[in-house]
Amino acid sequence: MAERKVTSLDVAALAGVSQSAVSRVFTPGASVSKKMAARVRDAANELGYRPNVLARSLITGRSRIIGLVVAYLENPFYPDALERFSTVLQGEGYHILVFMTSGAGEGVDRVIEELMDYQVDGIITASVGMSDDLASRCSAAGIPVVLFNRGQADDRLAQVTSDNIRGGRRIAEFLVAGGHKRIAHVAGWQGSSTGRDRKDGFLAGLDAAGVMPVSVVEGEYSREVAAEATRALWAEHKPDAIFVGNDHMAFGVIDVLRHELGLSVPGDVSVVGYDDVPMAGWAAYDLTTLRQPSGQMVARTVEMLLERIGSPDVAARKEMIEGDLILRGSARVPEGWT
Amino acid sequence: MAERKVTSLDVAALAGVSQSAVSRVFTPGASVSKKMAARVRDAANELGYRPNVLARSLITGRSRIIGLVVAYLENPFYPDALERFSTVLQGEGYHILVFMTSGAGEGVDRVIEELMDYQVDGIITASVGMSDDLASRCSAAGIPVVLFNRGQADDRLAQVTSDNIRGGRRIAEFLVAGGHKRIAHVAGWQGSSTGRDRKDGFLAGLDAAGVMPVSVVEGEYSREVAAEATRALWAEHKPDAIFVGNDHMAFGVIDVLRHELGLSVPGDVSVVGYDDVPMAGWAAYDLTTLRQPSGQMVARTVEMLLERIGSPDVAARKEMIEGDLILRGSARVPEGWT
DNA sequence: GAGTGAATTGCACAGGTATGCAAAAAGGCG
DNA sequence: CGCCTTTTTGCATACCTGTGCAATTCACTC
Repeated sequence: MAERKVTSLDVAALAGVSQSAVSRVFTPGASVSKKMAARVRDAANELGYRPNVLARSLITGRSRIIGLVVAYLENPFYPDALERFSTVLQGEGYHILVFMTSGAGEGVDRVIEELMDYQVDGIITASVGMSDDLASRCSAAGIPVVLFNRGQADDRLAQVTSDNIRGGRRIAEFLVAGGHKRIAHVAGWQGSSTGRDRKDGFLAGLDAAGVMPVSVVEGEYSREVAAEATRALWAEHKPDAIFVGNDHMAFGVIDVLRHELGLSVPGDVSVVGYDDVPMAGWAAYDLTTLRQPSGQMVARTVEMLLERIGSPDVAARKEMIEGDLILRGSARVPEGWT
Repeated sequence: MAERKVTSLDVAALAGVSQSAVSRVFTPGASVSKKMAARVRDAANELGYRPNVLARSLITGRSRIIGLVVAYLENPFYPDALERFSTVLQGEGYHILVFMTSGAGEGVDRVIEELMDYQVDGIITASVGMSDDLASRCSAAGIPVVLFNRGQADDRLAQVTSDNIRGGRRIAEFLVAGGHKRIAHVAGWQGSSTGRDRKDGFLAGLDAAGVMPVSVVEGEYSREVAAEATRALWAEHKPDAIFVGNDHMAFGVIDVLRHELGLSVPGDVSVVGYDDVPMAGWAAYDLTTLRQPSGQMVARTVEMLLERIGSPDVAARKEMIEGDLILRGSARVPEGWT
């Protein structure tokens, strides 16, 4: 029942040529005559032969596999990015081996070791960091790593983020210009660079305008935690504007404000998010938010990764992509705001 | 700069034993003495050795890679399933190679051929079918395939779905019992079994109650198409209830009804979806919907796949998982409905 | 047709691991 | 200690392909 796998030797035998000839026909840029190519292709088609990528990578040293580590797909920003990564990389002849890691720290390192067992050509981590020890092991093994939407000081790690500090600052300016007096922040996870940078930028922006926030609480990038924080926030401070650390939490915040507390957004409270996930444009939320241009971020990440796969001595770069504030209906727009 | 990869031979040399000994230490169930194991492990740790999965799979014939083909991640049902798949399979020592295929037909086959080049141990297709020709090639190559959330007549293909016909029928009964008189259906893509089955079950249920639908239109599982269909539907038929082929479209339908047409859901129109994605429970939509128990479906899919990887002669089964109607606030609930 | 250079082909080996088989070591028993 | 059984170890090979090298063929020119 279980048929034997058809190998290049079988094709060679049928076509009456050597195995190397078959290999060359399937290796772009190798030296083969038209006649030979035709004969081999005919034989290959007849037998249904396709080169074994694993055996090939054993000898070339490249697997054409990219490892992608991602913590959670609940926030729609990441499925969106995953879909883009997969499409772009497929176009370049690479494929994605996905590793989920619940939680940060410990688990991430174990998962990346498993990844290296597969001889991946490169690693992309979405919203996760890694230990210094592991970073140096990757670098020693010649496996380039790019952090997507996450910053880390280590020089061996490349990274692509948006300018989160500037984004946070811009949102502060926007809310202040809108005449809000009681401004609060439901921050992203403070264990992440994005969460810290957005908060720092936001507070710096408020400070520059001489405004003190009424409250800053942690939302941990979790919808539930953010929702709970919102209840407490309202009970205690009655803010008239909330900057939420990402869209995913912002939806939870809006739901609590509208449907539990019976408030109007933006009538009673303005809400601003961060990311501009597709859902932010849906009428139910119509969320004003700072866009992270995920298409550009993905494209740049892949470029950097492939460049370093091609020439391993290229230094790891850290890049920021600029994003705009997208004005929608969840926050009062200052008059004359451009 | 680029250090040489450390192999089992290096470890063997350092430990003063043969390469086969090293191999046996890293092969569960092989015959090794405690002393030998200890010496080898010490040497391996010192050099940072880990077995090369690709070389291993070349000889064992198993790659411990599962190919996952998925059409689009926009519908949150699929990221959710992907996350579950990855977690469950990681627990079993497998990993997922992801392939996106935009659109159906042509592209799917090409993608699955690429997948087979990686010598995957099994294939899961989420919301995608495949050609008969390719199905027989997979079966000939001994690669088990399980269709997730998609049915196809082919006997060589296993599949896991929910009981979509029964689900559709149940929704019909629910809407009729609710006293709705002008019932419409925005159907899922009719090229898919789920789209057809839900529609057929729904129409059969209406028919059994002696009710004619005022309109049945195609939504193609696209938010935009469904939204457009809703505008036309309202203009022409003014339905008082709409069954939408999945939750993802239902959100678009509700947005149009509420925010473009100024209608009340469920006051003017009841809306029922299908899937029960996490978002369906969010207050903004609070969607009544038929749950597809994705945890169970994923678990069953993996079980079937692993079983067939273990013993290739097991016949492909077709399974249905039952799901409940989840009552929420987007549709009028009949009095005394259980 | 001989001679030249270029293009094509085959040979042999390498890449890192698992495993059957035979040899060696260890253990048990009288 | 000698014999036999069981366990452990090493040797050699196979898995499937890509590629350097040498041999062969081809295409031209004089």
